[in-house]
Amino acid sequence: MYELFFQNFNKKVPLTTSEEEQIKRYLTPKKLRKKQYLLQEGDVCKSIAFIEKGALKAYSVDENGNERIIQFGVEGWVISDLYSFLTSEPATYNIDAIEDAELMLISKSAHEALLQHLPKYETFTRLNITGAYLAMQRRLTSIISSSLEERYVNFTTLYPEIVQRVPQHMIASYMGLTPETLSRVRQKMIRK
Amino acid sequence: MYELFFQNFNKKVPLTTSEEEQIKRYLTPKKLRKKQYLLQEGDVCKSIAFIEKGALKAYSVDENGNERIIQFGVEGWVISDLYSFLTSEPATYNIDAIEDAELMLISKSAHEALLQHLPKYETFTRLNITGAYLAMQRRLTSIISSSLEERYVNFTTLYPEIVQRVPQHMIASYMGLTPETLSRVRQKMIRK
DNA sequence: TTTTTTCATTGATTTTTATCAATGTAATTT
DNA sequence: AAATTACATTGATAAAAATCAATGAAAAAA
Repeated sequence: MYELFFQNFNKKVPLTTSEEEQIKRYLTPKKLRKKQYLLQEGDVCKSIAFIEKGALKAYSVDENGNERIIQFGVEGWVISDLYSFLTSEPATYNIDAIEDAELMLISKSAHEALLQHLPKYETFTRLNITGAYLAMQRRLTSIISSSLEERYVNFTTLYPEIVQRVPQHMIASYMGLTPETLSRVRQKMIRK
Repeated sequence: MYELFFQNFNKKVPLTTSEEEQIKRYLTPKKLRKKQYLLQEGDVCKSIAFIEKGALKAYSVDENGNERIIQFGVEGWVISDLYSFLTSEPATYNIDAIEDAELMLISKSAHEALLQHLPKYETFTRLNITGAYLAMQRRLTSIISSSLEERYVNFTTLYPEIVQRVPQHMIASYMGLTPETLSRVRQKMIRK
């Protein structure tokens, strides 16, 4: 149940068994069915979710009811509305399950307690956020300086498992495109 | 000379005078003239720069010699190619001074030593990267889900000092637009 | 000061992408 | 099993943004 979380943690910051036990007491497992919300716009984000299994998406909904996907998450990733989590302001987007999912939740109080008492947890957090920052930097650079085709190839090589598991129109949304446009980009690529 | 850096640090993590002295030994001041490079594509990024004074930009250059601006930095901000800094791989972009600038550099060895020996520095680093992550998240969300006009208004309200100090075509580049398009967006706004 | 260079704007045109509409298929629900 | 819904594709058209070209003003360099 906790396997992936600690595998991940140990890869970044090696832990003793007793440290693992200590951290376990702060984790809350949670299962989500497909389409079930982890977080709804307007609610305060009460926890960070580490994904043990399944796939989730973070997204906002525009005036016309269209979803704009901000972030995907699969096994081994962390998902949350970090701004809402840190400030306790209402979330500006939704998070739900694309597939049935199993999560390890870290509540705000757990997060703060771990930061206070376990320096390795702060290091883990720092490395996680650094990784997330670098990933987002790549995504942003790709958006402002590459063609659609390059961006799509980029995405598929970086996240092949997501391409397999997630419907195309969600990837289009993630890229800031309409589904029609992405479909045409793909057609052009196939012809080559 | 170190005022802004420590003002910033203390706002995030309060320091004792002796801790300040300790940290000072790891900092290297540096001045840059306008147009001078802090980092050139292909070189390894050897330090993180805290900006005491002036303005800088991080950018890549495409096949046609056009600059794509990835990031601006002014007083109180940090600028670097974090990926290159952390991995010691060649930088994929350039950083130079838009205005004469004064920086506080933290070398890789200084960074690592401070992380090891001063927990408050790790906290400072964590908070910095978290702030940068949230700022980039805002920027990304704005790009994939807002109109050009909204994005420009967004930028001007968020970073009015940059609008004052930096030529428009650089802001266009930062937004992933041509200067002509930004000029037209502005015209439309003025007419209202 | 004079000369260059940088910069912002505007117009005409082309290219790119979104929108609207329709279709067939696959997946899900009843 | 039948009906409904979700999904990807394609075509026609509209809207948005890029490109090419020219101009004048401001800033920087000579």
